[in-house]
Formats: sequence, C-alpha cells, structure tokens
Amino acid sequence: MGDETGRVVELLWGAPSRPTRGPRPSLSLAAIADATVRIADADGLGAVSMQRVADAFGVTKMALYRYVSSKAQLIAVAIEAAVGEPPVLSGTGWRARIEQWAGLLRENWLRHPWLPQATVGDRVMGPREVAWIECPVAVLAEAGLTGREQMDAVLLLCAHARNTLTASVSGTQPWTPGAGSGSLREQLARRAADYPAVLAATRSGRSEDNGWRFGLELILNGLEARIGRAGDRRQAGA
Amino acid sequence: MGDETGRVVELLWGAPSRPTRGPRPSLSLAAIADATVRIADADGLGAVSMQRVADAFGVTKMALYRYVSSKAQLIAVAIEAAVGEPPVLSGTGWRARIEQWAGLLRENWLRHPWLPQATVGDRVMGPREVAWIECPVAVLAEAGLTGREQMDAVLLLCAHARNTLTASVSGTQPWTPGAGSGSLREQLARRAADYPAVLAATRSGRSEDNGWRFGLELILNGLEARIGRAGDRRQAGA
DNA sequence: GTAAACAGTATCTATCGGATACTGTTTACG
DNA sequence: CGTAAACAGTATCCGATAGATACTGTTTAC
Repeated sequence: MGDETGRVVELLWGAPSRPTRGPRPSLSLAAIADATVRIADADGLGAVSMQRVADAFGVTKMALYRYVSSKAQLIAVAIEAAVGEPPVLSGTGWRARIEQWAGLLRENWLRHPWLPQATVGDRVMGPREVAWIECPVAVLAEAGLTGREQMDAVLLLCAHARNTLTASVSGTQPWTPGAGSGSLREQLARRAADYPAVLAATRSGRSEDNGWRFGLELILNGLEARIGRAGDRRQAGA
Repeated sequence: MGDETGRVVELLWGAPSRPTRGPRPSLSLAAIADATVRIADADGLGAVSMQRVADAFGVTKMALYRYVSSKAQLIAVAIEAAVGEPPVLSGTGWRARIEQWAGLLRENWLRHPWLPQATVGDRVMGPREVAWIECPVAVLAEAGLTGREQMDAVLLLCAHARNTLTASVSGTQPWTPGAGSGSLREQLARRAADYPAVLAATRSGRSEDNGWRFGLELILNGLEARIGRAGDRRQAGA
C-alpha cells in the first residue's frame, strides 16, 4: 500500500511536473481524466477500461501509463475531475446550509451516476473532494458539534446520498412490481405468510426519490436535537 | 435482464429440483455457496473467481456452471448463505428492538466484511435477506409509520451500517495519521489554509466505530420524533 | 552536433467470465 | 434386461482485461 498510495497522493496533490527533455506529451492528465469521466457518464464505471480511454485519443492503451501508473489512479483522477469545484453555500443558519450542500452533492452525483459507487471504501481523496467535505464540516463546527461529530454527520449524509442513488431502478427489488412471471414480488406474494410487513409496506411502491428527503430530514432533525443540547451545554458551562 | 433475473429468482426462491436420470451431482448449491463465503471471508470479494471456487472442490470451473449460470448467481447464493437466519428480537418497545436488530446486522456484516459491498445496487434478494428486512419493518409498522417510511427508515439504517463498515481502515483518509511522507494528512497540513475545518475536526482521529453509534442514535432520535407525531395524528384523527 | 531523456508502440503474459463440444455415467423405460 | 435419453464433469477455445517489457523515434540540454 505504501508505495501505491504515495504515488496516488503525489498525482492528486503534487504540483504538475514540467520536465524539459524529450518529445512533448501529446496528452494531458486533465484530458485523460475528462475522457474517462465522459465514458463513465455514458456507459457506467464498468465500461471504463484502459483500452477504451486510449481509443478516445487514438493511442495505444500503454501510452496512458505515461500519465497514470494503474487503473486505480485513472479512476482517482476521474473522480477528482467529476466532483468539480465545491459549492459556496448561501443559506442562513446551519440547517439551511447543510440542506443546500446535500442537495448540491446529490445533484452532482445525479450528473455522474457512477460517482456514488466509485467513492466507496479506501481511497485517496483529492483536493476538490476534500474541499467538498470541508464546507459542511465548517458549518457544523460553527453550529457547535465536536470534531468527531462533524465528520460522522457529514459522512452519514454522504452515505445516505450514496444509498438513495445506488438503490434499485429496475424491477429486481421487493418494492418494484416486476415483470410478471419470475419477479421477486411474485415470490414474496407466494410466501405472503412469511413476509406480511414487507408486502404491506411495499404495496404502493417505493418513494420516487428512494427515501432521500425522508432520510435527510430525519438526519437533520437528529442533528438539530444534538446541536440544541450542545448549545445548552455551552451556555451552562459559560 | 428479464431472463437473467428470472433465473436468479428461481435459484434463490424456487424449490430445489430433483431430476432422476443421469449421474449424481458431486457438488451441491449449498456447498458451493459455503465455499464461496469462505473464500470471500478469507481474502475478500475480489478473490472470488470461478476458478478458485472450483479449486476448493477439485473440479473444473466449468463444472460450477451446472449449479449456477453466471458469477452473479454465484455471488447471489453466497450472499444468501452469509446473511444467515434472521434474528428474533427480544426487546420491549420499537426503539430497543430496532437498536437490537441494527446491532445484529452490524455484527453479521463484521463477520463477513465483504457483505456490505456485495449488497449494493440492483440485485435479487433471497428469502433470508428479505426476512432480515421483514423484522424491522414489522416493528416500525407497529410503531405507526407509513409503509414508505418503514422501508425508507430500514434502508437508511442499512446504508448507515454499510457505510461505517466499508469506510477506511488503512491510512488513506484525512482522519488517519498516515505513514509519514506521502500521506494524505500531510498534504492537508501543507494546505492548512484551504482545509481548516477538516483539519481541526480530524485532529483526534476518527471515532473507533466510524460513527456507527453516533449515526444510529441520530436516526433513532429522528424516528422517535416522527413516531411521536404520527401517534399524535392518530390520536387526533380517532 | 550529439547523447540523454522521454513519448508512444508492439508484443507478451496471466487471469478473468463464459461458450461449445466432448466423454463417461446413471437410470427410466421399452 | 438392455438400450437410449438425460445428465455430470472435462477439455478446449474465445475475447476482454490489467499490466510488464523491450523497442523506436523524437526532442532538447549541454
């Protein structure tokens, strides 16, 4: 890990090196990242391969290894390109700002549907990605949460956004009507005695936004309760 | 999708077929699922390949295609085997039961660290997996939430569990000290002016459980507020 | 002007999921 | 009771994948 991680960090965070000798590079890291984003946007993360990115420039796939040293690095720079610049929050009060931030995050992830699944697990985050985290953390810090609470809350919001976006669209889940014969819903109905609650709860399908607003308000209400208490504590202590 | 989905549904939900003619199968779907679980437990989901599962039985990889028709099906039956039997909740009151359920889910996912990542996106759920969902949905139904709220809340809890388990363990994230030279945290420190809030919030590392309890209580508090209101509405309506 | 440094290519390997055609075994049925 | 159908597992092939290595040609610093 040490070596590979170090190189990714350097690539994402280091200054762009400008060596002099030798032929001019015909590509650039930024262009490669953009091409990767376009492919992922169009055909999903699974469609991204070295070959296909190279084809977009009319070069061999091995030429890409002059710019990135592995596919993981390719994805890393593509993520950093896709997240874009962090927003400037304009609302008044922490709740309005967090809500605005969450909405913008979701919008951006809707534009790049592969981003939610690409940003799970252990990764090296890039400057813009951390900047996206920076702004809600600052808001919650001002609101009086502890450092850990700030991070936990922001990551919870990210988790919720991710989950409501990666959730099912096609008819493979209990809450989708399914295509008749072999659908999951039909199987549930045939064992109605075993799954009464799920059947009842999913009778009217799932909410249009996959529970995004529901969960968001739940989390914000929870934060409000905690921030209220934190404020009380601060008042009592002062 | 229709065909492939149908076959997965049949495999997970259908009665085990017992044809008579021809040689006896030397393997069984259950044994294959168990072997797959063992491999994923030991070396991660990425280490699961047809070849490796076949090696566990000393057969060719193509032999496996007599039992599953694709790798996706293999993973599906492995998931169904790993989730195990759903729990019986013993607490009193909806909150204690949900909390108990969430804890058991998390424990099970800790035993099979690949499960959180294997259960994202569009899939056909198996009988036991739906049974795991059934029990908290029933609890929340009794507590007075609407059908959609029940599903949204349970999936929010799943999302939270998933996210706190798949989150970083090694030193690649802002809140981990990192291995000196090329660590992300050092890069953040070098640009301290850009990330003051994140740096301050992560100074003392991340919580040991990755924010599991924090988020759980946030969600439960949010549910409590909503259930209280739902109760009021029911009283008012009655 | 020449040699070092570098960009991109050509070729090779290992591994993956999967299709196809086969060999051998078991058992139902004539 | 034997024979043919049905089935299990194998052998072999395919295309795609990420990546290593060795090369050819170009550019520029000295």
